[in-house]
Amino acid sequence: MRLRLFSPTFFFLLSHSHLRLIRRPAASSRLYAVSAFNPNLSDSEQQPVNHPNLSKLNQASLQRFLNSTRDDPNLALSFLGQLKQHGVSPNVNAYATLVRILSTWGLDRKLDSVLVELIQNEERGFTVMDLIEAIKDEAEYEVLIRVSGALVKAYVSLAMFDEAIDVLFQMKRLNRVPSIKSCNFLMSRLIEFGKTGMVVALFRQLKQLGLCANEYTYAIVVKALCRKGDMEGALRLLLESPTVFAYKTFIDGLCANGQTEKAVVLIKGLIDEKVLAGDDLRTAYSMVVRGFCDEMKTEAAESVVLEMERNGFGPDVRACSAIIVRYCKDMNLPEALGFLDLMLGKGLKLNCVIVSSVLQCYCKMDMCLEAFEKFKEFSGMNIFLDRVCYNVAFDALGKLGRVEEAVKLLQEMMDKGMVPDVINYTTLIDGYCLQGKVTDALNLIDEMSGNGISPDLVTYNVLVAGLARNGYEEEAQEVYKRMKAGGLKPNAVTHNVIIEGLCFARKVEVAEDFLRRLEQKCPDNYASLVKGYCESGLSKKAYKQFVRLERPLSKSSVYNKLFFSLCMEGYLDKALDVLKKMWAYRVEPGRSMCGKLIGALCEINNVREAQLLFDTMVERGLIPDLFTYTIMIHTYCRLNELQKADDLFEDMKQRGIKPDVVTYTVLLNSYQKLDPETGSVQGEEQKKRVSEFWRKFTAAGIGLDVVCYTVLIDRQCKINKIEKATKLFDRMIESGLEPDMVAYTTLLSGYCRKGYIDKAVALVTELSKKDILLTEPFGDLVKRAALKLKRIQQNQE
DNA sequence: ATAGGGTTAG
Repeated sequence: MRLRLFSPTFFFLLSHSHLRLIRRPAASSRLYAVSAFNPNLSDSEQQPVNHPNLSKLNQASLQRFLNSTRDDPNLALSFLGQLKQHGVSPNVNAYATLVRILSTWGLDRKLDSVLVELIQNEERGFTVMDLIEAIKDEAEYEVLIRVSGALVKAYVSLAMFDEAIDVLFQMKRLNRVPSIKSCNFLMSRLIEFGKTGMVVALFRQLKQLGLCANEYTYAIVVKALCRKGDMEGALRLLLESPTVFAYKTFIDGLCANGQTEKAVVLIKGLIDEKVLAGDDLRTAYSMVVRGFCDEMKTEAAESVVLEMERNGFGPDVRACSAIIVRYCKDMNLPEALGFLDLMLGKGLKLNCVIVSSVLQCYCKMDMCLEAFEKFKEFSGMNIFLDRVCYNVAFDALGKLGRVEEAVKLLQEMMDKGMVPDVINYTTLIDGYCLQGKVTDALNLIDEMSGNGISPDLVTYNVLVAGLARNGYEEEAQEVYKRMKAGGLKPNAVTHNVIIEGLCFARKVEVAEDFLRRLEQKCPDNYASLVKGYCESGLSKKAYKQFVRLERPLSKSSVYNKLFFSLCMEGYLDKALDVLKKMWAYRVEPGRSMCGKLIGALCEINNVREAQLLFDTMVERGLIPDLFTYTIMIHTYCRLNELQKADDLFEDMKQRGIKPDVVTYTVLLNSYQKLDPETGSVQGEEQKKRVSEFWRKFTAAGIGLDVVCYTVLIDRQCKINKIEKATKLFDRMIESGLEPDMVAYTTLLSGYCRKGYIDKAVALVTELSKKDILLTEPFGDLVKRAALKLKRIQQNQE
């Protein structure tokens, strides 16, 4: 294709010779431009007084020139471009000519972009209908239909649906029938925008417009009905025009509406009737796979893949992607990778959707380093990685505190010809904010705007959160104002991140003030304040705010935050109150919360309150877990209420909760304690219990750990069986366990107490040889033991 | 013109 540019000389001639077009500085040119070329506008005061016929003359010559480009549409186009560069705006007839030329030449995409630009230019000085009228008079039927179709498309691409529909009805007014193609296009986009009702309404009016629905139209309307959830209506329409296309749309609709099982039945029937086969069948199958994945029925999805295999289909990318994406969303990385591996073995080709999902799964599981490593691995594998994959890598690097590398990666991405989008920039801005580099974040905002991408609501939320969190309160307020001024309406998230961010930066009063002044407050904002208080160590204040609300918190995660903050700061009564309020509000607190509080109560030996909560849990159907049982048992043991400990132990076994090494250690330790009064072994009954525990313990096949060995060694030392103690210690080392400080101390003090000086010395020597492994406290221990030894030896002398 | 993935609100 040839693109001829007009030299500045051309325009110079145009403006200063007989045509007398006026060149103006671009800044002040707009109004002038219209009036100079549009004879319909009577704004004579803007025209030079001594050239009354200028506009007419100009228009005519322009027209003449455009007409002469009839055989060269590119020439016509670049003429238009040059005109605009010189601040000249052509009138309706000029546009009509241009549009006619492009349309007769079939340059649809060029036509589209000219029309889009025209629609967006609010100072064009004529209406779009004027254009149609101007074309109607001269162009043949075909061209008008084509132009109207292009107009519909242009409006649709600008999401101006009412105007697009208006074009269709204007055609009816002109007794022309618009193309069904453009109508289908309009309908498809309407669906994308969720305007399914408009699709159905338009479909009913097709006949009025003189249009005849084709098979695509039916499929599209079936889709619209499915989206609306009107499966019966969709089915009725489908049966009016049962094409393979429409069937596939309907099948997809069933899958999207949680009726995948029905889709499976339908497919079976269609196979029998030989309607579905080959690639169509493959498509239908993968839709079903996706449906099952959405319904969280991964096994069913996998079995469909197997059925596809039986029918001779190799591993389908879409189907396999859907399954892997499902596993990744569930953060089930092993299954995701396992399935991926299996399918790769069967010939599946990796694609960027699978890659990005797997990478994101790593990120979500807090394995950002692995995510980035994997990204690099995939980069070297000759698979196309798109900007979504890159984005996950940006995110991972940002969370690792390595934004600079992410920015370099952005350059690499652009070098490969990809254009970054809002999300890419937003991710990087977030990365900068996470590192507190707000200046860089702000610079990036400028850079993206310079590249023609305007920050969206999420971008602003990220930025404003970063500013607030890092203590830049004024800048945060400034950006907040700027986004409002720019026509972006802040949402609840915006307010929440500001409130939480300011609290995080310990600017609690500023946050309170911000919330107070907020015009549109929502319950969410108060939940954020509660969270913010917790964040800055003000759990009592958070609690007060929560009580003052007198209603459930809108964000359930805040309960956790509030509750655990209260526990951490020791306000157990308030924590308990939060639990009770949760029950009152019918928000299930869950096992971990109750367990946490029981643990905290036990720690301060308030076993009575702990038991009450324990009972409440059970009453409400929450079975305490192994941890909670063990903590309770331990506490009862410590308080010497062995019977209660024993009861709990039986109770947990009855519930099918298997005691572990910790539980047994706790029990053994307390049952084998010596009588504090006499210093001798306690009664026969207890001895029996000890051996009983020991028998069950070993029978359960639970491996002993260092703590458990230590307890046993301690016991042997106390009842004077030093050989047995030594043997236990050796056995512990043989079984591959590394004795810790407590284990050494226990044995050592046993030796010392009972006067086995030689053994003690040997042990200390052994210990000192291990000096590499000795940490500070360990060293102290050796020193203390040596001192103790010395004292004992001195005493003996 | 029939189907997937990514950013904030830890």
